[in-house]
Amino acid sequence: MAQVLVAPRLRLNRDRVLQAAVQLADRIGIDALSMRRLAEELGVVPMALYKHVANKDELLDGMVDVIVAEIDPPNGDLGWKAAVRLRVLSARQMLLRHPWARSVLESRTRETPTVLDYMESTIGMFLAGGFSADLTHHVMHALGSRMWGFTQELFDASAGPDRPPVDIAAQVAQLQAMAERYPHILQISEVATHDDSVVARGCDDRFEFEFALDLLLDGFERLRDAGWSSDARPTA
Amino acid sequence: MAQVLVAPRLRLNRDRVLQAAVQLADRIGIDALSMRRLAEELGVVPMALYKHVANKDELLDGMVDVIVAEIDPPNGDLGWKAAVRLRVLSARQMLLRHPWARSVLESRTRETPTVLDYMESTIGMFLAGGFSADLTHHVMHALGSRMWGFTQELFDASAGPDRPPVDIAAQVAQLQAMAERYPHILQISEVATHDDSVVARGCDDRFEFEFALDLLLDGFERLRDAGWSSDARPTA
DNA sequence: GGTGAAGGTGTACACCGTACACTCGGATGC
DNA sequence: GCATCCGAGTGTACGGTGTACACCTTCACC
Repeated sequence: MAQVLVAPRLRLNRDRVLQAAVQLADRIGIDALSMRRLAEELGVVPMALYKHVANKDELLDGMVDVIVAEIDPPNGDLGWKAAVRLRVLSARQMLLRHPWARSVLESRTRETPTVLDYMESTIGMFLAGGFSADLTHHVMHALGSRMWGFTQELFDASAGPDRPPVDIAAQVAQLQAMAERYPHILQISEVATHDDSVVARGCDDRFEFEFALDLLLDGFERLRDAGWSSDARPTA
Repeated sequence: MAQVLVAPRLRLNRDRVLQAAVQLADRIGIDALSMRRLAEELGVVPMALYKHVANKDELLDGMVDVIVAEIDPPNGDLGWKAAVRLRVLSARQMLLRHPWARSVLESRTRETPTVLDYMESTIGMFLAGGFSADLTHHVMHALGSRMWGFTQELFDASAGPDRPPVDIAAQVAQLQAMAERYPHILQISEVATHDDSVVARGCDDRFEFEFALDLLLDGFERLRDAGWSSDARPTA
């Protein structure tokens, strides 16, 4: 009956820590995520976290595991091409849910089981599709970070946490100035916004992503069907 | 005649700061590069740097400018394909000289003139090659970070600053353990090392890079020759 | 009911980026 | 020749970071 009125203070464990870290990063961004801030969120003193993760690096690795596990499992009913495509797009959806994930994924170098599982099953999709192990190897390299649902680009629209409100007048003046020095950049960015009156609307990210993905998938298929072999590789 | 014997203590300027920062990063790595450490290197107090760069972010932007300027200018005598290829491979050489550059390039979001110049001239190569502005736009996206001489991959061989010395016995045992859980990963990594007795020699980075690059360039060419247009794009 | 281990605490350290007020040397104007 | 001014370099300080280490508290089990 003398039930305490404060929160029952359930014990910490590794999973609670990781889940809280992911949610907190979703909310306040990865830069603001510090051990102290996370501890505060969990109503605990900073050093308490170190009973559950060895250090911040391991915390980040754990967070990667959490989000990689969110990627849909392969769909066995589809052909390799559709299956890979769907899976990669699922990874992309996960990345859109966790905007911080890209930079963390990029910075990681430790190969955790969850991550290896993801690679393992992706490789399996190519092998099942009739790709040689050799070609599959190169294909995985070619996919690169696209396998994780993103590609690195400078000036990505989602890079800045908050774009300043567009000042149309200033933007037009800036475009004018750019026209001389960067005519080509201007030319291709005009195309990107031809159907929209607002200047610099940005690209259709999903379209761009799928454009490159399909280009690669088609290329892979052509190589496979041509019986590609790396025997012709120049031994540098 | 009363020439001072200590170093003449030549004045700092923005360029000296940036050059020193690049060299220091080459030597001690980007993580160890702090304003304090850089100041020490220049024989100056930390705050002195702030007379020449606004903050650390601007320092990093300046460092990017320095290394991007190292990329070879386009060769006008070649066709678009060979010219783009050569240029991208030159960017890659620059990146190999500055191992820290990849992560810095990835983290930057500010578009400095030097960086814009590089993009401008790259875009120009496609336009000169008969690509429509529309297609060029998507092509630049598809190139992604490959334009900068790298692609993001997990477990890149160059990721760790110092791989621990290989313990062959432990490695074999680990492979044994992996064989059950990750047969596919094992399968494609065996291919990568078939001509080498040492386990886990790693991939031929240059080959992998060019494999994907050429796959894309060939794909671009096919699209151009087919008169590709994005009019068929599904309006989401 | 005692005990041992695991979980949570408190304090402390070294390092980081940088705000702010200062000193001092050298160019400029009279 | 002297005053002035300005900007490069200095010194101190603050609030933040990750985390080592010693401590205490709680709880399961014999």
